[in-house]
Amino acid sequence: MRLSTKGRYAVTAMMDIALHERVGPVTLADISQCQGISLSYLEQLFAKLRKGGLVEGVRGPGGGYRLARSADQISVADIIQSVDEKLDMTKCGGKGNCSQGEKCLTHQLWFELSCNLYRFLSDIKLDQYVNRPDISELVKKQDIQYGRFINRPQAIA
Amino acid sequence: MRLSTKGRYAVTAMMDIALHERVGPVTLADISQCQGISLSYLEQLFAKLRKGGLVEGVRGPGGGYRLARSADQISVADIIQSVDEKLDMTKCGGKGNCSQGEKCLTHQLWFELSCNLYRFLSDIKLDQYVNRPDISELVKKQDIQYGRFINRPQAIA
DNA sequence: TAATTCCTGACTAAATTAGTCAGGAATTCA
DNA sequence: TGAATTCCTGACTAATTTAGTCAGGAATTA
Repeated sequence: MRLSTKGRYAVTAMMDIALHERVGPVTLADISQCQGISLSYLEQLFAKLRKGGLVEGVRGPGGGYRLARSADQISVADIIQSVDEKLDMTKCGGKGNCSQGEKCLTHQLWFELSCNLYRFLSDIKLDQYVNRPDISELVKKQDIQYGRFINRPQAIA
Repeated sequence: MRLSTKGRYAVTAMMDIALHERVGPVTLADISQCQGISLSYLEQLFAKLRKGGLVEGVRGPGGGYRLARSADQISVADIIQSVDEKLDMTKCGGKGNCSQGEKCLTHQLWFELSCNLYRFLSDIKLDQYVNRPDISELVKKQDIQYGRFINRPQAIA
């Protein structure tokens, strides 16, 4: 499993969408501005997230991206896996042929580490953060600061 | 926290040393050959592991590297931290000034993730693998295959 | 029709990872 | 003493990944 800033970008963007789920689709332009990620880079990441079945794109004015399934069904592991490709940390991809057809010395270690890490990251679902009052507070502040959703009635209700 | 192949190299090398602790110091040349890591790259990594206080170098013939403290006191987290520098996954380095002086939306998530991940990786100590029969079996095989330690009496005993 | 937004692919730049090279310093052992 | 061994250092290059740019097309709304 690779755990890098790329995955962080993806999770950050997904969080932003999850936190505005009831407002409607969120544009990449908004995410780009508020979270400080380049628009074109986001487009690359979202191509993968879409292929991974985590988000749906909605074209045209008022469009954007929304979650393809509910926030309690999307884990951090899902997101990182979608953009980073591999989840496995073994050299051999879990096949056990890392050292001349046999398992290498550290095969066991990486295999177990991968399993545990995966289990751990899949337990963290997006909705865990969406439902926290301290986070909701923060979103509201930021939305006002950036003047987001001022033309969407749902945002006020 | 960055979790990449660099850290895997380092942990693999450290495992090799831990598994031969009672034989004596292990040379980087041996590790390079058996684990398939370039010698010069290993030298770079071990410069950091030494600075991190995880290994001690022994110069001259019969020298090599040995653990600076016992295997049950060295965790995977220690090793990865030594070569990868950072352990923290927040953008701001834990300071909470990620978004114009305030915490960004995902600060909490990364902070908690970092804490949990660190706790998890520090629970895995080298000796957990050293004391496993299936691993010991593997080492023996590999050592014979590569003709390691044939000139060291301790290796036979 | 015009504006908005996703969507795609090709390209470039920066950073990190991986590996190379040349040589010096400490130690062992003959 | 001297030769072999091994750590140790720093500068350099190559490959890969990450990040960002650019140009344009497709679907949708109004």
